[in-house]
Parts: sequence; C-alpha cells; structure tokens
Amino acid sequence: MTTRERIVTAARGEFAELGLAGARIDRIALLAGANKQMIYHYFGSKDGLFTQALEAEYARFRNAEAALDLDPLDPVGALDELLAFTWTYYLDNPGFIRLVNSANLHRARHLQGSETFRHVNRPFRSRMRAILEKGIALGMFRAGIDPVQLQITIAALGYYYLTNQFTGSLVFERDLGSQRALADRLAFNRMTILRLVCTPRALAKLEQVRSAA
Amino acid sequence: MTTRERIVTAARGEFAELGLAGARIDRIALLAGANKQMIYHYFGSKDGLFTQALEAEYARFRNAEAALDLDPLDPVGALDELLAFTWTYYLDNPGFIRLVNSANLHRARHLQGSETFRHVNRPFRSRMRAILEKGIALGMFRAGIDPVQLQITIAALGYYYLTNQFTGSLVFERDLGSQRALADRLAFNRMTILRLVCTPRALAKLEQVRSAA
Amino acid sequence: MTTRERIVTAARGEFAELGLAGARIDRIALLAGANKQMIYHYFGSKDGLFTQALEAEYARFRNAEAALDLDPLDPVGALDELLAFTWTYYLDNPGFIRLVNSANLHRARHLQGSETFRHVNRPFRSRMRAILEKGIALGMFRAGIDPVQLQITIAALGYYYLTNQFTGSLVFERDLGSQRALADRLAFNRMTILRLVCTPRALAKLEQVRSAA
Amino acid sequence: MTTRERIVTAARGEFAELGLAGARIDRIALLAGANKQMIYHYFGSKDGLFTQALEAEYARFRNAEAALDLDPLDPVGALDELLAFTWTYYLDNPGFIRLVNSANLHRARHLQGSETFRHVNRPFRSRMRAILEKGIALGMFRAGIDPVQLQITIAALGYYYLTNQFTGSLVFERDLGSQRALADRLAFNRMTILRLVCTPRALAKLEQVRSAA
DNA sequence: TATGAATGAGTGTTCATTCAT
DNA sequence: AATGAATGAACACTCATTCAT
Repeated sequence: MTTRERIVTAARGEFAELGLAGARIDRIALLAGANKQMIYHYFGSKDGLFTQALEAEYARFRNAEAALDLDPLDPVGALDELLAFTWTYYLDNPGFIRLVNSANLHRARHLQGSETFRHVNRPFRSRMRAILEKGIALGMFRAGIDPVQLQITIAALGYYYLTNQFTGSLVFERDLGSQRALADRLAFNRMTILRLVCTPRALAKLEQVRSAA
Repeated sequence: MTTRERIVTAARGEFAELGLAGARIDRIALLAGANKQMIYHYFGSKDGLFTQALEAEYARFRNAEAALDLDPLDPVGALDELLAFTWTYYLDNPGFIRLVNSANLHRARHLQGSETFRHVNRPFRSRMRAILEKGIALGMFRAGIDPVQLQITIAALGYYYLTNQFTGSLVFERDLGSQRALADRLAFNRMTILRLVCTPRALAKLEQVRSAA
Repeated sequence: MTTRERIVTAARGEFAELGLAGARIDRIALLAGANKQMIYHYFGSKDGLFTQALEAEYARFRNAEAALDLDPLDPVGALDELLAFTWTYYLDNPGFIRLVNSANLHRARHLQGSETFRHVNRPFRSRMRAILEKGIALGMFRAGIDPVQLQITIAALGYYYLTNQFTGSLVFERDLGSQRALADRLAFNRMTILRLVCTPRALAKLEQVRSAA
Repeated sequence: MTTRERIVTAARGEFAELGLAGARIDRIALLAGANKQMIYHYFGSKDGLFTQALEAEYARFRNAEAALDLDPLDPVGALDELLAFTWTYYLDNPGFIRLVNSANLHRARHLQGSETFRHVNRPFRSRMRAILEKGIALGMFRAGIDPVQLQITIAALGYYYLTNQFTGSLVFERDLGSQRALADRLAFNRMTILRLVCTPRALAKLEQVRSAA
C-alpha cells in the first residue's frame, strides 16, 4: 500500500470513530505510519482528507454492491438479497454508517463538488427500477412504488437501527446489538419490505411457503 | 429563564449543530449570555453539559409525544397519528436528530448512567403495545408484531430520510428537502407502516376508501 | 506593570530584533512572563500585537519629542535641538528605527486604520512650521522651505546612517558605529541642515562664532 | 537564463518583498520554475541564498552606477547626476532598498565574509573624492567635506524618503508616493546637497541662473 | 451567583531541509 | 542537472478548564 492509501485507510477509521472535529491529524499520521506533512501534501487540509475518506468509503460500499449478482434471482429474491446485503454491509462495516452520519452533520458540504462521489453513486439508481418493473410484470409487485423511496426505505430500516442502537438499547432497555436481536431485526425488515412491495396474492403465497417450512 | 436554562438551551443548539467535539464552550457561554465559569459551576464539564443537553432534548420530545391524545382514535388512526407526529417533530426540531446522532457517535456513553433519561423514556413503551392489541382485537392488525420493532421502524422511516437528506440528495440527484419531497415521503411512510401492520382485509378496505376519495 | 503592558514591551523588543515574520509569539510570551493565550486574549493575533507594538513605540517617541522645551530657544537653537534630539533618540532606542523599518516592509498596512497612530503624530506637524516662520521673521532662515520636507530630511540624515550602519560599515570599510564616527555624523548633519535652512548672512555669522570657539 | 540565475532572480524578489524570515523557499522554487532541491544544491541553505541574492542586488546597483559617465560634467553637474541617479535607481528598483533593509535587520551578518560584496563596492569610494577635489580646485565646493559623509547623505535623502514613505504618508497625511511629491522631493534633495557642498559664491551664481530660468 | 484573568496541553498547519533515485 | 517523497521541529492559534475575587 502506498503512503497515500495508508493515510486514507487510517483516516476512514479515525473519522468514523470520532467525527470530523474529534479526529486528530496526528493520530491519523501515526496510524498510517506516515508523516503528518504527507497528509497536507496529498490532501491539502483536514477537510480535504475528510472528503477523500468519504469518497473512498462510498466507493467501497458501491463496489461491494456492484459485486452482487441479482440477475439469476426472481424479483422477490433480488429484493431480499439487496436488503440482506445492505444490512450485512452495515453490520460488517460499522465505519460506513458512522462516516455517513458525520458527512451529514456537516450537511454533506464535503461532497458537494465531488465528481468522484457523483460518479460512484450513479449506476445504482437504475437497478432498483429494473427489479420493480420485473416484479410488476410478473404480477408479484404492486405498481406505483417509487424506486428511490423504496431504496431509501431499505436503507433506513437497517441503518437507523444500527446507528441508533446505543440510545435505542437504553430507551427500550433491551440489548439491540445481540446476535439474536440482530437476526430478529433483519427478519422484521424483510417482512416490512415484502408487505410494502408485494401484491396481496404474492404475499399470501409467500406466507404459505413460510408457514409450511 | 434562569442562567442555567439559558445555558442548556444554547448547548442544545451548539451540540446539535457541531457535535460534541465541534462545539465550543466559549460560544455556548456567549450564546447563553452567561459566564463561562457558570457552565463549570452547573455542569462540571463539557461532557456533563452534553449529558444534560441530551436529557433536556429527549424530555422535550417525550413531553410533546405525551401530549398526543390517541385515545379517541381507532387503531389505524392512532398509528397514523403517531407516525405523523414523529415525522413532524423531526422536521420541526432538526436539532433533535442531530443531537441523537451525536449521542450515538459516542455510543450513548453520556446517557449510560442517566436516571433522567431512563425515567423520561419509560412511559412510551406500553403505548404502542396497547394500540397493537386494540387493532388485533378489532381484526384490523395482524398478530405477532413486536411493538418495539414497530416503534423503531416508524422512527427509522422518517429519521433516516431526514438525517441523511444531504448525502441522499447528492446520491439521488434530487432535492430530498423540498416541500413536495417531504410530503411524498410522509405518504410513503404511512403506506409502508399500514401495509406492515394491517390485515389484508383492513388494507383492502383502507385502499377502497382512499381510491373513493 | 500589567500583563498587557509586559506583553507590549516584550513584543516591541522581539519585533524590533527579528521583524514581524521572524518574531515568535512563544518567545514574546516567555519574555513577558505571560501565557501565550493572553496575547490572543488581548491582541487577537500576531498582526494585532504588531500593530499595538508599533503604536506604543511611536507614542513613546512622540512623547519624548513633546517633552522638548523649544520655546526659550532661538530658531537655530530650536532646529539644532530637534536635530540632536532625533539623533539621540534613534541612538538610544535602536528598536524604534528597526520597528519602523518592519512597519514599512509591510507598507504600513498595520497602521492603516489606526486612530491611535494618527492621533499621536498629528501635534508634531505644526511645530516645525512655527520654528521656520520665526526664523524667517528674524532674517535667519531662508523663505520657501517646506516644513514637511525639512522634517523628513532631519530624520533621514540620522535614520539612514544608523539603520544602514551595518552594510555601510562594510561598504566603506569603516566602523560607522564607533563613538567617534557617531559624533562626526551628528556634526555633519547639523552642518547639512543649517546650510540648507539659514540665510547666507546667518550662516556666515554662525561660522564666525564657531571658528572663534 | 540558467536555473541558477532564475533562482537568484526569484530570490531577490521574494526576499525584497517579505524579508528573510517571511520568504518561502517553496515559493522561490516555484517562481524560478525550479526544483526546491536545486536551491540547496546551489546555495546550501536559505541563508546562503539570501547572501547571494544580496550580492547580486548590490552588483546590479554598482554596475548601473559604474555606467554613469561623469567625466564630461563639471563638479556640480557630476554631483547632481549622482544624486539623480541614486534617486532614480531607488525609485525604479524598489527591491534594492527593501533588500538592503533586510540585510541590515540582520546586521549585515550575511555579507560579513563576502569577498564579492567587498569587491563590488570598492571602486565607488574614490569617485566622490575626485569630484569634491575638482570642485574645490575650481572654487565651487567648500573644503573639508568628508566624501564618505557626503555619499551617505546623498543616499540618505532619497533612501529614507522612499523606504519610509508608507509610515510617512500616514504621519504627514499626505501621499508621499505621488508623481508630484516625488518630483518635489528630488528637487528638495538637490537643494540640500548643493547648499551643503557649494561655496556661497557658487551658490549665489547657481541661484541667479535658476531664478533667471 | 457571577466574573475576568490565567493556563497547559494541544490543534491544524507550515517550514527548511534531506533522502533516494 | 534534476526530481518527488519524506521528515522533524516549529508555528500561530485554540481549547477546556481553573484561580482568585
């Protein structure tokens, strides 16, 4: 790994853990095994580094998403897979949601001009539309669902649960982070999405199958 | 308002805007029209102030929620009202979700020992259960829905959309904060929750009513 | 002395010795026996401190100048006294000319908006005019001499010699800073000014007196 | 121009503008279109470069001065020409006086051992003596004037005015840098020098000529 | 209850300089 | 002759916190 890459990696961790204001340039340099000045050489400023850490984090997420092969699946399976992938990615990469939160604390100002960010996110907007259309054609999905709202909803169900699990665990006096709780939540989210998207008939069939199992 | 109250008010704003690390004690004192030393006198430290700002913010939210009179409503109406209230509260009090995010960035460490926090949140856990049970009894709601998961889901659908509207607007190249977009989202969330909770029969009736209108 | 005064005193020395860019805030604080933060508390920035150091330095100079009692002297004596005072002040306060040089390196930008600076310098512009007029009335001074040019010239003769004595000593391979050299220069400057200002008749008389002595 | 020359040229500008401490090696390299390392290769250090920039600056001045052909002029004309040249050179090369000031801020330490500097300045010390002697022989100049003091005085009258024009303009609330003010100053300096040097008789004749014109 | 002065440790950033090629 | 990567020490400036009153 080049020095530059090591710095970005360290930065992703530090910013995710402590936010932009809480992160320390010194610590990032130390973690990256690099000199502090190199950070300024490559990224210009703490904000510049934050921008690039965000870009890198998003690129990783979108690359993993792109690696999903949904084509062989039927629409319900594809939706399911997307939901599961999103959930699992959030779980396995807690830094991602933390960084996204930090980006939004600053109203995404660090990504405003970023071509990289735009470019990395664009491909994923047509995918959901295709799945929905296929499902409608097969009579499995209800018509009239906005793919953007659906995508946001899939993200929301997992993201909110995980990012707010700490206050949530206190509010509900229940450990939202246990293995059991996590599994339950995934199942609940699956149900939420299917009931939202599927036609009553398709839903009935799905529930028959499940209760048979 | 007492000096102490003015400090907490200023702190809620400052912490919401900039996070714990980004907030400045000096600025809070200035905003509160108070002496810096007063902050230490009343709250001991920046973290102590952060804790109390969080407690106050949550108390406000729960008080507003408590003021909702759901009793005269049928279960669907009650659920609807709860959803709308949550959404509207988030919209009107953007500081709330920003502060909660900051609390979670620090893994809710500042609320761990807080009796106030526990006390303020407790009443609201039985409410959802009551609504669900009433709905089930009337044949309107499906059985087997975990009230905690439902409550989390209602929050998630609005919270995620609003807190991530900045990155979201860039990702989807669509202004998620416009009046139109906000109204659309609320409608979408209502649909999501009703399809999740209602029996197929109740749903069909609801949709009949709506298409008639 | 208050902390504030000690800081200004230390700053005058440090800036005079090393210029604005070469001066070190740390060292000024140390020299002043003060905390670094106090400098920012009182002066806002290094540039702010530089401005106030300049103002203080000029104020000292103008105060010393104001203390001169020229009224009992005849015009030649007054001019002489002014010349000698200027020279001696420069010699005894080498920081003054060094600081003025630094101010001019920055094109006096630090004094541009300074009311203090303006206020401190204003009284001294009418003094020279009065001396000249008195001398002309007595037939001792030539008419038509611009008091501003004269004042600048008096300053120039001493200032340039002293501020450039280091390169000058190398250029002329002669120690311009020795006691003897300094005395010679003052005498030379006196001669320069008198020949510039006095009428031939007054000059002749002066030279008679001197050669008699 | 060789890289080395481009570096020295850039350095003269940068040091003149910002002083030794304010100058930036990076900027000099950039301005020179050279690599930073080249500076260290050729000059060893920032101080080394400063020394050579000073030497080059002085050499340019002395070369221009050497190009003056004073021989055909009478002593008054020669003195006049020297005064005008000095003034004009300062005006056209503001970097010169700024650099000399910087050299003196550091007490000429950078030129202490410089053979180049010594060598470049030596020829000019006999010139003034020759002019004075010629003037005395012709009965135009007073005897007993130290040529070194005279040379310093000629420099002082222009140099001080120009280098301190920024504080001066504020002190006198008059723009010392306007075309008009500059012309006035040159005339005043000419007068100062002539009255200093010329015999009363020569002066009287000069003034007759002028008032006739 | 309130205040202004003071502080030590640190914060992002910059600098002249050197290394490896 | 020339370069890009790297560095350690320092830089102006800031912060949460405490002291003295």
